[in-house]
Amino acid sequence: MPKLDESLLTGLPPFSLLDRAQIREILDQAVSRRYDEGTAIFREGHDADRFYLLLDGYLRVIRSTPGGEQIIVLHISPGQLFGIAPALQRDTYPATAIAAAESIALSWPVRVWDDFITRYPGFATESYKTLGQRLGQIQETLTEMATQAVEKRVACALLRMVHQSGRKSDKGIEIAFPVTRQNISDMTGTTLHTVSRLLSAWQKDGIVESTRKHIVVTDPHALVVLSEA
Amino acid sequence: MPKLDESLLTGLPPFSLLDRAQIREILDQAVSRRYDEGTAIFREGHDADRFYLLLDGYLRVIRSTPGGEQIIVLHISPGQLFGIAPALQRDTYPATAIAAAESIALSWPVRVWDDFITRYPGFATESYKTLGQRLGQIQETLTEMATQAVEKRVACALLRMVHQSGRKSDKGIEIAFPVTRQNISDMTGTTLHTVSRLLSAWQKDGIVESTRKHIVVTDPHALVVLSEA
DNA sequence: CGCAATTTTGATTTTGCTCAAAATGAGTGG
DNA sequence: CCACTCATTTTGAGCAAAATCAAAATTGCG
Repeated sequence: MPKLDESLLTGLPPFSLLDRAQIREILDQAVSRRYDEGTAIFREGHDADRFYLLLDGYLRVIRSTPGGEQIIVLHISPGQLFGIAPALQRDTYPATAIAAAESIALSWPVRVWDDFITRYPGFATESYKTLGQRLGQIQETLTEMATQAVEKRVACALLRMVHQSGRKSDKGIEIAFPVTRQNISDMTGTTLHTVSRLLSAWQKDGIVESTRKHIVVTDPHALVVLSEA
Repeated sequence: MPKLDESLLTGLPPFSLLDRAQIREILDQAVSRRYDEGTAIFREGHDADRFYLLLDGYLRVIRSTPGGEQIIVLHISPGQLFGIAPALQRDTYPATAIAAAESIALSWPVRVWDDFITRYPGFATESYKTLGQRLGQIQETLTEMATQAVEKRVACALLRMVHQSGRKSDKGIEIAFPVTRQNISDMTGTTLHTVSRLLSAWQKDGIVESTRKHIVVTDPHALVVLSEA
C-alpha cells in the first residue's frame, strides 16, 4: 500500500492541533479502503474492532427491527469520525453503516483509541463533541417523529440532507448523494408511496425537481415554510 | 450544611474504584438538594453550569417543540449521572430534567469535570458508558417510534418503566413513580385519549391495573407478547 | 432489447386523532 | 366534615391522514 498523504488529515477537527510528525504517526497506523455504493462498512451488533474516519462519500447509519423494517438514523459526511463505539465503552456497533455513494474511509483498530485520546491533544475533545452533536441530532429527530405530521417530517429530512450535503446547481440546491423515495421513507417512518406523492406535489408547486435517486431543491425557502407550518 | 455521608457514593459505578479519601474529596465539593415532584432541575438550552447525580427519586428528561408539544426522551433512576453536558463539550443542556417524584440529587460545578476525569480512575469510563447506553436507548426509541404501531409503542413504554423502576407488589409489578396517561402519550408520541383506551382495554384483559397516576402490571408476560406482536 | 429497480397513481381501508362531554378522584379552605 | 375546584380519566362519534392493496409506467443498465 502506498503511504497516505498527510494532507488527508491536516485541518480536520479531530487532528487540527497536531503537528506533521503526529499526523504521520496516525496515518501510518491507518488502513484506507474504498466502499462501493450499497456496501456495509460495519453491521449492528458486530464486534466493534475498528473505528473510522470518512474521507470521501456519504454514509447512511441504519437500524433494523426484528420485523425487517429499517430506519435511517443519520447520515455521515466527509471528515467525520464514525463507528466510534470505543468512545462509549461499547464492544459492539450499535448500528449499521452503509455507503450511500461510493466512499473512502480510514480506519484504526480500537486498541489504539486510548492512545489517541491520551497522546493527541484535541482528539478526545473533538471526538466527544462529535458524539454530543450526534446525540443532539438524534434527539431532534425523535422529537420530530413523535410530534410532527408526515409532510413536515419529509420536509425536514430533505432540509437536513440539503444542509449536510447540498451543493449549488443551476436549478437550485442538489443533494450530493443518491436518495430513493424508499430511503426518505426510512428516514421519516412513512411509506415510499406517501413520499412519492409528496414529492410529486412539491414538484408541481416548483419546490423540488427530482429524477431517479436524485433530488434538487429549487425553492428551499418554501420547504422551510412547509417544515415549520 | 451537614457533611454528606460517604456511604452515599460507595459502590456506585462511577465511583466504585475509589478509596474513602477520594470519595470524601468528591463529596466535599458536592451540593445536595431536594426537588419536589414536578420541579425542573435544569432546562433545555440553559447554561450547563453543573452536572448531577440522582441519589433518590425519578426524573423525566423532556424536550419541547416550538409548537408547545413535549416528549419524554428517557427516565433517570437513582445512582445515575445526568446533565453531563460537559462530557460532550456542550455549554448548554440539550433537554430539560423534571422530578417525576420527589427527588434528591448531588451536583458539582462543571469546572471540576476535567479534574474528576483525570484524577479519579474509572470515572471517565463509567460516565462514557452511561452516555453510550443512553444513546443506545434513544436510538431504540427512535426506531420503535418510526416503525411500530401505537399499541406496541405504549406496551414497550410500560415495559421500559417496569424494567427501570418496577417493584413487586401483591398484585404484580408496580411502576415506582407517578405516571399519568398524558405522560405515557408524551413518551410514545400519541394522545392521552388513545393511551386511556389502551389501558382500559388491558385492564379488562387483566394485564394491568391502574388508578390515578399509579400503574401496576399484573401480567408482564402478556404485555411482552403485545409489545412484540 | 429485456430486465430489475424505482416511481407513480388510483382505490380502499384502517388507525388513531380531534372534538365533545361527562365521570371520577384528590386536595383545599371554610 | 363538606363543598368546591382542579386535574385526571373515561368514553363516544366522526373524520382525516396515511397505510395498504394493486397496477402500471418509467428508467437505467447489462
